[in-house]
Amino acid sequence: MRKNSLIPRVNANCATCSLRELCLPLGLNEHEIILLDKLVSHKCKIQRGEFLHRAGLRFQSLYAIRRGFFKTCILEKDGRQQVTGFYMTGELLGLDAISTETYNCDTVALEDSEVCEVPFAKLEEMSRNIPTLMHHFHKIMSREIVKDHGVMMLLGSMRAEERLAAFLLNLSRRFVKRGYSASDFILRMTREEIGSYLGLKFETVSRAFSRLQDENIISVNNKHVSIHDMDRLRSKVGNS
Amino acid sequence: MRKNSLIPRVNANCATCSLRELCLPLGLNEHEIILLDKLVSHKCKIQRGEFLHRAGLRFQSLYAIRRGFFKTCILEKDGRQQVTGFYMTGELLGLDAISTETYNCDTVALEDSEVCEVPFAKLEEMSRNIPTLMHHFHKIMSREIVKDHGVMMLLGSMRAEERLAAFLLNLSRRFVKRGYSASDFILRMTREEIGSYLGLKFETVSRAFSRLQDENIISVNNKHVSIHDMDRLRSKVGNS
DNA sequence: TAAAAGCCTTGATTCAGATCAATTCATAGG
DNA sequence: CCTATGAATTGATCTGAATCAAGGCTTTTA
Repeated sequence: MRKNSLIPRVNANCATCSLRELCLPLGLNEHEIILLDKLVSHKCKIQRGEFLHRAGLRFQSLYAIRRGFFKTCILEKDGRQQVTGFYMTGELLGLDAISTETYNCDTVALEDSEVCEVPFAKLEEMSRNIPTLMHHFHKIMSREIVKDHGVMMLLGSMRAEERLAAFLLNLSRRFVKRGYSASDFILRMTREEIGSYLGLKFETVSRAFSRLQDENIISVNNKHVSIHDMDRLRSKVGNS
Repeated sequence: MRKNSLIPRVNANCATCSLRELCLPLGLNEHEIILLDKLVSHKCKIQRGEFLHRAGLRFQSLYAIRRGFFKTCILEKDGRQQVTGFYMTGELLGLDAISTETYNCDTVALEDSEVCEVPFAKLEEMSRNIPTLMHHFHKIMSREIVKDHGVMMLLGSMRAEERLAAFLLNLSRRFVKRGYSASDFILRMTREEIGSYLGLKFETVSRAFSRLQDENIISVNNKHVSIHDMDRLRSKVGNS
């Protein structure tokens, strides 16, 4: 977290958090959750457009998203920017920073958000005594790797429309897990950010949206997306 | 590891292994290394072209590469294949399998190789008592994530020649770490496998090689690559 | 040692997506 | 509330990489 302590903090509380089955505490018993609660002592609010942290800052903590939506991106020296991920509630930010002890990417809130700070050294210390916690943490890291391999597949071998279809299906699945509609949601990111993530220019993203709409598979109204035909959307992926 | 036990096994020995500073034991003291040795009790040889494991097999162990070279790839249902990584000595295979408890990718030896089996449950157990080991393992996983983000950047925003240049520089760096020449090496993979990894067709890879050669930056003779002008090769990356 | 199979290179052509450009639409700020 | 700024759409054109095709080289194996 930035030194700038204008960012408000309040107590976190895993035991009563509705996200606990999506988040770090998965599988812990009552007693263990109380221990974890001591570790995750601070929540902090990040306004839309603000940085949780910038690349280069020294790594201390992971952040679990309690509310809101983030993007992470890396910046090449020549100015090119690549969005490396979009993160929603219950997901962990900062896993890439463990290796270098420095955050490797800029992390920006795409809507008003709130994160729980997880001091990493303490997490490691605690996980020595809570094998379930350790194991689940390993699964979370491994899942990140699997996710990235999926994106590599997408970037390496899919065409524009396929990429967008895969992207929408991925968002949909994650919304469902959180109790939201599978077929009706608001995009938090711009066409340009989607394009960066999918390896496309924003005009191409826009055209791909329009084409899916013309085929009556989805409808798009600016940031509002409705999926009308989930099966045909699915068949767009991996059929080319 | 496959049940098929024709694959020969011999005792491993981290304490005397020349790769130990690249591999899992990094930072451990003499006593701790001896403990780790008990855990990593089996080595096993894999001939060129053979699978270490296939996607779908139940996950039990990570594998540290003692000798040789591997590729990992995932297969889409429509038959498309994507190479997700190339791995050399001292690197860990199987990190992606922790999340699903099933190997997610096919892992194939690209030359005669030897791996050390690391039973994962035992590694977790042991790392409870050896904080250095736990921390280093976390760094290794995190490094994998950072590496994947780099590949996403490459796939998302670089052009063919840039991608190949970045790829060669990456190989070069890894060879140096292992005591080999930075500028002179043998590729273990085909043009098609390079292409799959870089999101290009093999003809494009071949042309990119030829162009770098025409510019006297490298010379290529089939699988043998010599880098003549490291600076110009570097300037190919991130200058477009 | 020859034949076969796979791998690599290079040329010609095509095409998906990038780029350039013009408008419209939405949101934020004065 | 209106204006300004950024976001999105859509069209026209261009281009880098894919595709199609042919031939040479290497490695394997019979």
